[in-house]
Amino acid sequence: MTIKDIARISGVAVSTVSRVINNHPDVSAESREKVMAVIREHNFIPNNSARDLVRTKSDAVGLIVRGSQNTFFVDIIHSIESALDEAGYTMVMRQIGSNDNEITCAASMERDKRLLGIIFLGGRSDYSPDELAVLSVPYVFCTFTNSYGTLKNTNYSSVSIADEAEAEKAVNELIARGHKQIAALISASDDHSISQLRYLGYVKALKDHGITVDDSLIIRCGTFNMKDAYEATKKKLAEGVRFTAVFAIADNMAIGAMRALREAGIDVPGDCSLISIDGIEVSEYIDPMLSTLTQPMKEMGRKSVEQLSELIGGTGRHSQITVTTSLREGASMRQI
Amino acid sequence: MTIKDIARISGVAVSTVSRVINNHPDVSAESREKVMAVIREHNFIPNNSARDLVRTKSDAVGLIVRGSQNTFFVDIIHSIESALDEAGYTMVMRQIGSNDNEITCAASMERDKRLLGIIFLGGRSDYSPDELAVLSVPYVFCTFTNSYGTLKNTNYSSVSIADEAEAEKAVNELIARGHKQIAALISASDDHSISQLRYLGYVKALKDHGITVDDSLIIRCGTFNMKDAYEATKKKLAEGVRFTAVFAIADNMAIGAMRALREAGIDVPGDCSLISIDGIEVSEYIDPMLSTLTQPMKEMGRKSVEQLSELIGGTGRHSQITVTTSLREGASMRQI
DNA sequence: TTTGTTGCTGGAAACGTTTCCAGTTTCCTT
DNA sequence: AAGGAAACTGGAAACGTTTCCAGCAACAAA
Repeated sequence: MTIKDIARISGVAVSTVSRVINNHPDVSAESREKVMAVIREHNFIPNNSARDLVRTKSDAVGLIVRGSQNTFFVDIIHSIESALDEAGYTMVMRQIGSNDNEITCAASMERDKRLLGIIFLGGRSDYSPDELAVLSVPYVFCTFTNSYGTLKNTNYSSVSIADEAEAEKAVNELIARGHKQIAALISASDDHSISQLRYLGYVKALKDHGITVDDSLIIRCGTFNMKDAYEATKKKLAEGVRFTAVFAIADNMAIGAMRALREAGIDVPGDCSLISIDGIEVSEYIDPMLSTLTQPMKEMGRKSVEQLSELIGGTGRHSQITVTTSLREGASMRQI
Repeated sequence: MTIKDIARISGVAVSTVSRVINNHPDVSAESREKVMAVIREHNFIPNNSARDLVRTKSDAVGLIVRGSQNTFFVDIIHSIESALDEAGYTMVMRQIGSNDNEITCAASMERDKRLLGIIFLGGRSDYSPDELAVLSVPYVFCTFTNSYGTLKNTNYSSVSIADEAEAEKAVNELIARGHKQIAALISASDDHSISQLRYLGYVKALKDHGITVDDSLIIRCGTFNMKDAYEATKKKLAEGVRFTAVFAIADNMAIGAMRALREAGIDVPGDCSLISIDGIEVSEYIDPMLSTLTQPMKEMGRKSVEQLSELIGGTGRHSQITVTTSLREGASMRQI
C-alpha cells in the first residue's frame, strides 16, 4: 500500500495525495476529504525511508546519555522522550561508557541516522569549539553547561542548574546548622565538569564563612555510582579522617556515603549531617530521608526539547537556560 | 558525497561500490581495495534512508517499556541497548503510560519506523493471540512471559524468571524463619500478570506449609511505584492489620513499604521481616539492606536481543527462556 | 572449434516519497 | 469582454541506494 495506490483509488494524482498527507494548503476541501477517507479506510502510513530520502533528513533526534545507571536520569529521559514524541520526533538513544567519546559517537550517529539534532544528557562539559565543530546539526546540553574556556564561549545551548551557586546553597545549609568540618563528596575530574563547579561552590561557601578548606576532607570517587561513593567514603573513614557533615554532589553518591557512615558507626544526622543535590525518588524513602536540593527534572527534559526544536526550526538563538532547585528537607541534617 | 561520487572517483560502477559496501563476494580484490581506499579517504557513510527504502526495511528494533521509572529496568535497558548496538541494530525506545496499549503503540511504530522487531519490557502479560496478530514482525517479551489462556499458547518468545516458583522461594525464606503472618505486597491486577503469578507463588508457599491464606494480609497497590506501595502499606497498617513479615513482589515496592513500617514504629527486621524480588542497586545501600531475590538483568537483556535476532534472521524457533534468581541476603529478615 | 562455466563488471530499473513546474479552471477586476 | 490573479491539479524528476540482468573475458571440458 503506497501513495500511488491511494492516488489511484481516490482518483487523484500522487502529488495531491502527498499534499494531503503533508497538510499543504493548495488542495481543495473536496479532494482532501476524498483522499483522507481512502487513507483512513486502508489505514495507510507513508513510508518514512522514502520521505527521509527525498527530504534528505529524518525525524530522528539523538539522545546521548552518559551514565544512565544514575536514576537521576531516568525521569529526565522519560520527559525528553515524551516531549520529543509530542513534537513529532523519533528518539534514538545511545548510552555511552566512560571510555567512549560522546562527540565521536554523536557525529557517527548524526550521519548514520541522519539526525536532526542531538541532546547530550550528563556529559563531560569541557568540549572545545574544535571538538564540537564536527557536529553539523544543533545540539543541547541537558543537566550541564559547557564550561570550556571558563564559560566565555556561549555559542551553545543548555539546560541546567547553576552548579556553583546551588552547591553553595547546599553547603550554606550545613554551615547554618553550625557545621565547620564539612566533607565534600565529589567525583574525580580534572576538567570543568559539574563536579568541579559544585566543588567550587563548596569552597566558596566555606571561604565566605571564614572556614579554611581542608583538602583531606575532599572525598573523591571515580563516578557518580553508589558503589564508588560508598567505597571512597569508607576509605576516607578508614584513614581516620572525621567530619561532622557531608555535602555530596549527587543523591546517588549520598546514598553510597550513608552506608559507609552507618557501617563505621557514625549516625546520620546525630554524628554527621548530610545534604546533596538531585532529588531522586528513592532519596525520599530511605532512612533517614535525604535532605536534598531537588532539580526540576521534568522541566529540564521538556525545556531541552523545546530549545532543540527551535534550533532545528531555525528560529531562536542559543541560550543557556538555568533552572533552580528547591530544598526538600529530609532528616539527614541535624536541626538548627 | 554519495555512492555515485565514490564510483566516479574510483573509476568503477555504482553497483561495484555497493557490492564492496555490502561485502558481496563477487568483486575482485583489486576493485575492492581501490574502492575501500576512496571510501576511507572521504569517510563516506551510505545513506540509510536510501538503503532502507530499497530493501524495504530498516535496521530499527523497537523497545516498548512500560513503567521505566522502576529502576529495575534501567540496567536491562542498558544491556538491551548495547546488545542491539553490537548486533548492528538501532534501538528506538518508547515508554508508555498506564493508559496506553502497548500493542497499539508497537503496531504503529512497526509501520511508522519500519521496525525489524520489537522487545516488550515490563508489559501486561495477558495478550491474546488476536491482539498480537496485528504485529507482523517478531517480538520478545522481556521480564515477563505471556500467560493468556493459562500458559497454553506458547507461540511467542520471552525471557523471564519463573514468577510463581521464585515468589514461592522468597516466601519459603520467610516461613523458614518461623513467620506465619506473612503479608504480600502486590500490584493490583485482575489479569494473568507478573503480580498475579507471584501472588500465586505466595499462596502456594503458605498452603504447602499449612498456613491459611488471609486476604486481609494482601496489600494491593496500583503500580510498582515506591509511592503507591508506601501509601498502600500505610493504609493497611492504619486499618490495624498486623503481620510479622512482608513479601513484596518488587524491590521498589519493598522500599516503599519499609518507609511505611518505619513510620508506624515497626522495626525491620526486629518486628517485621521483609523480602522481595529484583535486586536493584539501591536495595543494597539502604538500611537495613534489603534481602532480595536478584534477577540477572544483564543476562536477561542480552538473551532477549539474542532471541529476537534469531527470530528476525528466520533461524531459531519461539522459546520461553527462564532465568533464575539468586538470594542476596541483606538484613531485612530476622535470623534463623 | 564449440560449449559451458566461472568470475567479475556495468547498466538500469526499482523502492516510495516530495517538490518543482506547467497547466487548467475559476473568479475577480477593470 | 478581456485580462490576470488565485486556486487547484497532474506529470515527472529527483533523492541514494540495492539488485537483477546481461555482458565480457578467461579458461576448462568436450
